[in-house]
Amino acid sequence: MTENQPKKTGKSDRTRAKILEAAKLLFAEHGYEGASIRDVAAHASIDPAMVIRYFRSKDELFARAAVVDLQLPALRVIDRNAIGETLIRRFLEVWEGPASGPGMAILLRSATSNEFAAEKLRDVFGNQVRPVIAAVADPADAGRRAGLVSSQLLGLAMCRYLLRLPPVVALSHDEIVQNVGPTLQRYAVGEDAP
Amino acid sequence: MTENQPKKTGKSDRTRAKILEAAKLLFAEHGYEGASIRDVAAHASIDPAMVIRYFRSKDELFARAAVVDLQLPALRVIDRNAIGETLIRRFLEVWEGPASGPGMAILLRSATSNEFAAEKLRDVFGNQVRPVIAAVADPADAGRRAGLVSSQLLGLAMCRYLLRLPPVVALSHDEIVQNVGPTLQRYAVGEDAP
DNA sequence: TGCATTTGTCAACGGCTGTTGGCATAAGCA
DNA sequence: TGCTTATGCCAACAGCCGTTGACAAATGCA
Repeated sequence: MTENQPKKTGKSDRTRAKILEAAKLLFAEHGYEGASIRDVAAHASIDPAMVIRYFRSKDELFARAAVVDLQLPALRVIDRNAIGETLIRRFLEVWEGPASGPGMAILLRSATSNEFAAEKLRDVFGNQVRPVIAAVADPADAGRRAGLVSSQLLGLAMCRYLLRLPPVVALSHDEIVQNVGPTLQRYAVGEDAP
Repeated sequence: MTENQPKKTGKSDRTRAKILEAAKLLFAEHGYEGASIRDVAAHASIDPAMVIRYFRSKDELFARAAVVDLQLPALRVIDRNAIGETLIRRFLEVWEGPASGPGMAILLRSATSNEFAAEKLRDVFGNQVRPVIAAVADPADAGRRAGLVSSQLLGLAMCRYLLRLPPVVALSHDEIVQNVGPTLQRYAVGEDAP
């Protein structure tokens, strides 16, 4: 028997999920270093040792919690003039909608002081954002354009959800769409800079 | 004698400065939690206890290191069409020029997981960014506009200097000015959204 | 020269961290 | 019913953390 992990009966699956849910919550709120295994265990009403038994280490727990699937729409099939609006609406869905988990918050919260989180966030950019832009813009420019789009979106997320800058928190969805949408439109498919 | 701190002879001033310089470097690189007092002491070639003697605690050391003075120009006196360009050029100066210290990097690196740093960053917004915008836009809108400007600038800083997203690192100053300048121009003084 | 103050080193405290191994239950199967 | 396995708690380890106090060397002033 090479497996050290618990078998997958109904019980163990439930506690495993309970631990993961608590971990996502605390990682999203306090970041990697700020959320201790003991905190996670307390929130899951369980012993700290169990956290290690179910996930082999804190790093592995973090890796399981910080899963991001942006599910960006295929921009090629939508109205070319609505690309910016589509992106910003999807952004709001990812950060405020119930379907997407707190994966992005977890990554962004920790990426400034944890190299693994930073690398994973760069992966999200390279594997999920950039390809979508490359499908509607000159592939040679896709990196630059996707980088600009990301800078605006990550900055908005920083100000609104992590830093909680009051005027940015106060923005309505419509205001965000009307102000940031055109920016993303220009970054994604606007006229080239010389 | 109510003072517990060392007197200000030439010697003590030099070590005090040495400690502060090491602290700025490490806080900017690794954030508040990631930079320990022992690390700072080692970088300053000094005993950890001295760090506490010169600055009374790690919190106070951080407060002294995370000092930010953006020195934003008075936008009222410049060409109204060049506001966006002026802002983004000043941004590059603050982050890459030799004059401004690493204060912004220190704050941004720690603001995601340290409430004191977050509060101080919000203060920079309220006391330095917002008033400058309020001088050239409808004061009732200044908060919203300054918030949008900050979202783009903090996001750019995140991607370029902290996360080091390759395509954003590769951008030349001219490319940044030409792409981000118009965004800031519109956020700062562009036509109102309905 | 003698003394008081400053500058610095060393060792240690208490607390928190991730992680481990041992031991008690509880559950499932023969 | 008995036995194996899974699930869980407890105590402890080693390591790092910020911080403290005692003591040594250096410095400056009389």
